[in-house]
Amino acid sequence: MLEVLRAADDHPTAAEVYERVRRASPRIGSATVYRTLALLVSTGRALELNLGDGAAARYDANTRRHDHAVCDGCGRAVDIDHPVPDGMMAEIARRSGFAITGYDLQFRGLCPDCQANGSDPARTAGGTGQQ
Amino acid sequence: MLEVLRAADDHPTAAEVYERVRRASPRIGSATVYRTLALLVSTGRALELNLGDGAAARYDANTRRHDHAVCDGCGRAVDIDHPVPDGMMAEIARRSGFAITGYDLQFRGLCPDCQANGSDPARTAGGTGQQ
DNA sequence: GTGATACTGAGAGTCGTTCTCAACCAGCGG
DNA sequence: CCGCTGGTTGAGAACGACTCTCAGTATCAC
Ligand SMILES: [Mn+2]
Ligand SMILES: [Mn+2]
Ligand SMILES: [Zn+2]
Ligand SMILES: [Zn+2]
Repeated sequence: MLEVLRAADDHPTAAEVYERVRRASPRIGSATVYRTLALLVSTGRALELNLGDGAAARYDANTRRHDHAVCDGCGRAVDIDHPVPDGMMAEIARRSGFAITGYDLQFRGLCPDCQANGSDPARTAGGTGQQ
Repeated sequence: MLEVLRAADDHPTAAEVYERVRRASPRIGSATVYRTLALLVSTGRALELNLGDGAAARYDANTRRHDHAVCDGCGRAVDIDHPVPDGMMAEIARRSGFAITGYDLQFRGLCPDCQANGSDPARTAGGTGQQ
């Protein structure tokens, strides 16, 4: 299960993880996948990502803190490594009175592929519009 | 409906909007609330917020671009007005190859109330843990 | 009034996720 | 070996947040 996640370069949803794990262990049930993903997340071996569209959570074996750019065309999410400066966090904390422990940041736009393929391509082509 | 949203200083979910609208128009159905919220969002008169927990979408009559700090204790979301510098956006665009059109940013932490009330207070006290 | 048109609320359906529970499996003492 | 016990599992039910469908109703044009 962790292997599947580590082998994934995309950011699979639970359903996609299920599908992939099933290739190795066809008898597994989705409840187990959800349970195991929750365990991996709670023990810090994976991240659960909510990419701000209302869509299903994604899972990420890359537990370094990092952000994502999400394609509005095809749903692809790529890693962005560019931390917000600490000074900004401190400033926010000061102005809001919150004790800030972290942040979630995702950029939206079109990935190179979707820029190339005109207006609404990947969402209508191929699959579900989410990868 | 827009009035209800404009009067709200919190960031209500569709269910909360429904509940409030119902006080003035008890015969309204939730389908109409969802339909109307979608209309307000698509015509730019309200924002739909996905605050990165897996929870229900929030709605916001404040359509200026702004971010939020979300309390891990009680779920409260307060406005943060502190734009990410354009230079950073450009840098991300350059490095990722994405055509970046915007971003979603939310800070997480504890609001002043929840800091005051010890460890796990507001989530167990009072209501549902979401406001 | 009468008919076309748009809007509404109730309820069914969908999707992602969690819960429940009986079957199963490991380890362990006998 | 063998029955017991406690943890895991998978199937399916349940759940929450939406979205869809459809018949009923309000609105307007004549
Ligand atoms: Mn990632
Ligand atoms: Mn706001
Ligand atoms: Zn794309
Ligand atoms: Zn709080």
